[in-house]
Amino acid sequence: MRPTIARVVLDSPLPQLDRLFDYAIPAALQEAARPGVRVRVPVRAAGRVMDGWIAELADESSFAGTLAELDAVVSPVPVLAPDVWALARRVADRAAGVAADVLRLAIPKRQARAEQSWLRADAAARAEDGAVDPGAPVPAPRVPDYPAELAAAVAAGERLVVQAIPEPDGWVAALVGLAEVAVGAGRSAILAVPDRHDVERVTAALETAVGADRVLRVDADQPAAARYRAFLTAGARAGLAIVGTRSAVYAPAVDLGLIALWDDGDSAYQEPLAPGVHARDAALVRQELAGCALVLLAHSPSAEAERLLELGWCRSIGFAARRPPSVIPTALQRGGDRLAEHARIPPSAWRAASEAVVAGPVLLQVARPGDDAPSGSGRTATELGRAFPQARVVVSDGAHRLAEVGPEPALVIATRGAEPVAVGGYRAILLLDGERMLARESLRVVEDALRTWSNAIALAAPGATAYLVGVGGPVATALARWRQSEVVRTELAERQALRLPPAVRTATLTGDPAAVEAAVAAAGIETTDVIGPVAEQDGLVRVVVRFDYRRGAEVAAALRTELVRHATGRRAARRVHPARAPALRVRMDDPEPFVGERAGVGRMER
DNA sequence: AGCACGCCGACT
DNA sequence: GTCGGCGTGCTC
Repeated sequence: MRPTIARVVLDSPLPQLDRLFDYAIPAALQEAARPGVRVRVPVRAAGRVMDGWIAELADESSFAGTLAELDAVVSPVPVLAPDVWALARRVADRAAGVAADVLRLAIPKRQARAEQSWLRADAAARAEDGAVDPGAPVPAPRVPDYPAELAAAVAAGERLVVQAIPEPDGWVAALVGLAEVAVGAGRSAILAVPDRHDVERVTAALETAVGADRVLRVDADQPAAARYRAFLTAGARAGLAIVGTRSAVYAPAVDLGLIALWDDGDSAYQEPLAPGVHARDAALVRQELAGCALVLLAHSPSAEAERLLELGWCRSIGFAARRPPSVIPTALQRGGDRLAEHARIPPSAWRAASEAVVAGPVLLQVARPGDDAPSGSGRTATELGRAFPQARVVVSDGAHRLAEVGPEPALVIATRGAEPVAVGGYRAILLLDGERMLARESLRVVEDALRTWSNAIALAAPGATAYLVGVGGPVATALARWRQSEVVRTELAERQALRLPPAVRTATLTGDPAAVEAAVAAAGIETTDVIGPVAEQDGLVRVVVRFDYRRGAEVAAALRTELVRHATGRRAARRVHPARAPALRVRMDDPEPFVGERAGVGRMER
């Protein structure tokens, strides 16, 4: 006897609909109504049919009324795996958000034609000899350039903070080695990277290492049909290396053995769509649910990674037997340069660049793109083109990004994060505008600067020197010794003293003054932990509240109750403001909670 | 969201 | 008397 009831999660952003609804399964849909399939169901009070997914099947319902029947099964393919449903529920609860919003990141838009062709190919593969060829086992006793304990820890499902190898594509090699441990054991690995350029690098390296049939790209920068096919394949085969950007952490991996994030401090991991969950946080939740290994791989740890280390939640493993890169902070140099320390490019760095550029590419990292700023990439290019008439000048910035440059002599001017990889490495690296980078108004300036400088320095050729201009103090010392975590640890200690994230969690509440005040009270926040209110447009206010991690579940649940209350009852509060802003908006763990929406940060889209 | 139920002012 | 205003509640 098959279960007769389908418990359905509705595809709706409304918080009041964010729970399971029971539907009777009509006889005609008995076969098709499997867990995970997309369905259409009547929602009487809304006067229409809505789409949703069968989260689970059941034999009985606790609903008192008469159950409505499923209207249709949209497709026979189960697109919502039970573990992904559990993940979406937990992630949404933690963020006081709606599970269906998380599922929009986890499940790409259905492509009917792609689905048909995928089903035919899948059936053909099964018919061939009953199973998909698992291929030759990949031996992976260790991750190259790391102590043997790293591979053992990944195989054992540990949580790790790993320092990347400081050489061009060293992090790619590390990520590939980590993936091989999982894939070699017949399990799947999710590898998340900040952007599509990284996806391409990692995919190419993995295809060489484990074979193209074991590598899957799941990022949104491919045609919708290809993306949907990759999504279906990820959910159907074990032993795959799944590569993508932030939403890859929700991929439906079969027998997940590892989730690895490269450079988790990169702001690209912050999801702009509601409920605005950082991929690192989703990965941490998934690691707990799946019991798989978790690796945060970076040259310079994020404050969050450092916190996890301090808690003992993660263990730290570094690369083995490598000399740290040669870094010279010019502000700490003795000699003639002291007089010239306010020059944009100090004489020693200038000399090194002009000598190195004869042999190969030299990297100049600048603060911002364009010709308008005094230190923009365009203006720098013009200046240097004049100064080095014999060298080719190449510019790479956010708008015109270059992935790679050759080994031939060139001056490569790049904004931070847009540095091309040089074949064979850069012969010299000049990190300019250091002061400007540290002058940014952000909670994360120090860790960001360390991270982007470290990433640039790692592009150096063996034996080449990087010059850090205009920065002294602990940051310069840490880079010169390649001990970034010392500074990040100090940063974290300061944030603990000041009760700032990530030492505490935050919730940003925006809306009607009365609604915000009620939400603060409902969440049981101490007055000393309420920052604001700050007046926003249209008579709205914003407050940031902070709370300890241990109170997270409780605070999120209370805020969610408030959101539901405002979404249903008391519409009068909404009509007071003609701008149609909801009475209350909640954003948990905004990465820049004190910058404000007017600066364009922290706004979430549906 | 969007529909139905419910309790007060102008109407045949 | 009762028609319909929209404020309030609910969605299996």
